[in-house]
Amino acid sequence: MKSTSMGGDRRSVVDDIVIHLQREISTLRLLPGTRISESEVAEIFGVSRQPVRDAFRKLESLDLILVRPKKATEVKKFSARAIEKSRFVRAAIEAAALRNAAENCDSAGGFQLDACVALQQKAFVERDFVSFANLDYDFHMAICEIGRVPYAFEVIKTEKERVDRLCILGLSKEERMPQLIEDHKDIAAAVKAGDAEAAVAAGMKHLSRLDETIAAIRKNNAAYFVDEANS
Amino acid sequence: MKSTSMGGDRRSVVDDIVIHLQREISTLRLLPGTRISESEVAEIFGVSRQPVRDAFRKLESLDLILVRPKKATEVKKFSARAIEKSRFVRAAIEAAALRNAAENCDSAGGFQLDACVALQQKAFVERDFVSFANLDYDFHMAICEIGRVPYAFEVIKTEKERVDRLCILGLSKEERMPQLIEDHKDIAAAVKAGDAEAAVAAGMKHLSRLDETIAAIRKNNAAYFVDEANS
DNA sequence: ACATACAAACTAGTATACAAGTATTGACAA
DNA sequence: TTGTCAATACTTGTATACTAGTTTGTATGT
Repeated sequence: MKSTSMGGDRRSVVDDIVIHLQREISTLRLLPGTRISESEVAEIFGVSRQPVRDAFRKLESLDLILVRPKKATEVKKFSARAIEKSRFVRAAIEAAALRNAAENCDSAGGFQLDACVALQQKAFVERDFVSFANLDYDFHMAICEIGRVPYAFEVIKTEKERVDRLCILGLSKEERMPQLIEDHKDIAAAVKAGDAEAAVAAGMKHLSRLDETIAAIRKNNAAYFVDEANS
Repeated sequence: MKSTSMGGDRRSVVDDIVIHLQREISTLRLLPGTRISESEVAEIFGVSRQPVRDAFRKLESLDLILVRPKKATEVKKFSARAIEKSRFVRAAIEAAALRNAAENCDSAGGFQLDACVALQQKAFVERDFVSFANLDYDFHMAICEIGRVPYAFEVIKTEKERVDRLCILGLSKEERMPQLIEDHKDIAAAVKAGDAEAAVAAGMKHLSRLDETIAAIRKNNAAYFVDEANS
């Protein structure tokens, strides 16, 4: 059978399931709180429950699902504490990366940053929002590469993906994009100038844009958040 | 059967296995590169392979083992890149936590820090090295609590545990302890004084003590490190 | 109508059996 | 002695069957 997505022979069945569910959850096609069962997924993929089980364990470690033994498994809801933590971690890592970037930026690095900003501007005027989102990742990756701390991007990517899932619930994303581009320009300028403190300040300002967006989302989507009483 | 460690009814079999292996690996009783098989562990615990499999997935997500499909599973070796990343992450988080701590430290916080240092001094003179190690965690946890960023300690704990496993291979740990205590005193003083920059500087100096230790360990224990050529 | 209890239908956890790939070892030939 | 190849003994991956706990719905008694 193998109804869906049997791509290369390289990827195992478990990987297929993980990637598929990861995408469904990250894009909010599977909403927080949605219950999913091993048998259900197993049947969809035409496999037994064991590979699904392994996939669930992986998704659990990625903080995308919550397994309640003998009861049910559900898509993880958002939590204010997790969001706070994620924001703190990302701010700390981003600040350190920016410092390194400002201290190590050469002409090639400057060109790389300018290219990212230009491409993002282009994507915006062409209303290519998918590319716009991807280029956002590229910009922050470029910062990490310039700072000679490529591993920093791994952390940033993880945390950014979390908040991106959350931000799908937000409105008027399009209106905020010019501001984001301006932020990137400021960051790039400071990094190219070798001004670490200015780069960090610009980076922190950039991150703070999300705060009110997230606060609004939380108010309007309480059903997708865990009760902060117990957890 | 259930030969070993069937403690409370609360913990599941999987948790038992995870905790057990985690301890064995963290303390280096299971050396990096040691091969362990699902069947082997299953027999030891008197259970089938499935719970062991689940436990392996968990340990894999904790970066403690490496599962090579159809080949073998082994205790994860150290890698220079992973160590670099861990150091970077911890430095970034610790710096941010220290800044927050310096800005939020009240008299209660100051007392807490002093108590940590005093207890650690006591543990040292009493040659109670287990307590000494635990109190090291307590000190950094206190910093995070004072800074109102308790989640920061979760990251620090994770990264510290990684490097602690590595540092078991090091020599003359006892001789370094007075220096660590002095470092903690400096950090505590800066935090209590509300001097964020001084606190960060002291914290970074504290972290840098590990660098030469780790370099020496790497030279003397190449067998426990992955070949940096491929990975 | 309502409450309680019991039974049926979920859920994930575990055990066993088999499949598929890899490494090792030994025999055999050059 | 050395190289090649095949059989064998591993490894993890997958499928099926069964266990145990939870929820839910329904029937029954008040």
